[in-house]
Amino acid sequence: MSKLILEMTISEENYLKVIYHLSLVSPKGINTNAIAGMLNTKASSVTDMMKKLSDKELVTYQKYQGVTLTEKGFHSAKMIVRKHRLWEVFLVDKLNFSWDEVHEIAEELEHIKSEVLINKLDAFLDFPTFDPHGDPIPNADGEIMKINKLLLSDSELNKEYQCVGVKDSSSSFLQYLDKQKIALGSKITVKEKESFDDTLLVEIDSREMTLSNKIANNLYVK
Amino acid sequence: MSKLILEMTISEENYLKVIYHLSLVSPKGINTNAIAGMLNTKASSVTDMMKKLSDKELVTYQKYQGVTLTEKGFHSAKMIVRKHRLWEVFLVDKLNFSWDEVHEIAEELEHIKSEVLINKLDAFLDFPTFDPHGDPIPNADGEIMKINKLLLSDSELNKEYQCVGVKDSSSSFLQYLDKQKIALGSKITVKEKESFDDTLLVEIDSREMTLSNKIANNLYVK
DNA sequence: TTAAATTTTTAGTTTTGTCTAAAAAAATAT
DNA sequence: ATATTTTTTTAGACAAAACTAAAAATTTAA
Repeated sequence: MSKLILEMTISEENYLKVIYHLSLVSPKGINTNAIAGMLNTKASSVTDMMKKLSDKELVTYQKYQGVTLTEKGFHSAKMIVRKHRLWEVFLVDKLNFSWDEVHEIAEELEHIKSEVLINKLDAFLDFPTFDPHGDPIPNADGEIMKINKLLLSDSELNKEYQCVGVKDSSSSFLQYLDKQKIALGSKITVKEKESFDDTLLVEIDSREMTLSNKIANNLYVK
Repeated sequence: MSKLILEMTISEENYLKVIYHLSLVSPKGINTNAIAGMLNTKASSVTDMMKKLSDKELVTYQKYQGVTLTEKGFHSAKMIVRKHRLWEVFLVDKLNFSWDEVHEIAEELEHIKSEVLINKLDAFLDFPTFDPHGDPIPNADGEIMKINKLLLSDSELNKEYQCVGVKDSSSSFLQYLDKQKIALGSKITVKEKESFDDTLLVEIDSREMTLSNKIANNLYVK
């Protein structure tokens, strides 16, 4: 893997990151409309940018065939994600932000260029492997720790799980979890599942409560 | 003072900061060439930008007459300087960067927009009043602590001073000081001044050494 | 106090990243 | 299998921030 640091604009980095996230969900070519949707831009703008990223060998792009990351693009994208998630840890652990306030600020901080900076930040934070939302933080080599998480909605009845992440990390969902005192690390057991609407009766840290299907579909447990 | 947060581009912020620094040295109107020199750009580009900043009421600008900061522009500039210097403290005190490595990274970090972020960072750092180079950090209201510092070259013979800052903060100068074990807080007494070339014989923290006029002209003491 | 030199501004381009509208290709439906 | 719909790309424009070259204003010098 080339250690070359590429000069990328903020815009290029944002495209790369979105392609990375989309490619984790659908491993085939990513279409321009999907990218445009994530970036609040237009498909025509995406086409322009794909030509540029293709020239830089960060993606492979053929008209009408969608786009995939090259090895180089994949690595670069992981480094951006690494920065984003490390800054989120900093904001929550050191500056006492709550987990629903950090995303936007990290969106800016992730574009600060120094590699030394991010490695020193990593050390300062004691090399965390997960961010405040339970998402894994790539290490300096781009390696990502995997855990066998599943959605609460797919969990077995009467088996104790631990809450390890969120799928939806919108502040409204995160604030809902705060209000219900559900946090990463909470112990969760599904006692009953209502077959009509998939509402769950659960025990969370010894408190009984009901959770809607929408909640269960956005909470990861292991 | 309006609390309005202005949307400024990075470029606009950089111009504003340069005008601020220049206006501290020469209190009359700042000319376009001086600004261009500091930003490695051309006078014609400066003219264009002055029109933009003038429209936003951050500077008062009249063709051929130079430019001055408005109250609003002055406050905005101080907030950028505040961010720059707080990030420098963070980099040195928390991430163990040395004082000659932080300027460029802080040049990027100073453009991160969140006001909450900078105030939380300020608290995390225990509300420092000076940055690693001895420059004062404006507080959240823009107030700046003043100290009666003078250049070592203007100090009196046989009087003990304390090193409190640098005028030149280039990494070559800072590295020279590191090599000579001269740091902020060092005690300095000028024992003799060579009239031919203004070289100084000094005692620094109980060690005798000679310092050239160029060094003495860039070291602040009090 | 004119003339020469310097500084500053204007006019016209360029690059980056975006947009709209229209054309082309691919996917879907009858 | 062809027609319709959807997706994607092209073409042409625009705004921001820069540049170069030329014009205008100011300053300096004779």
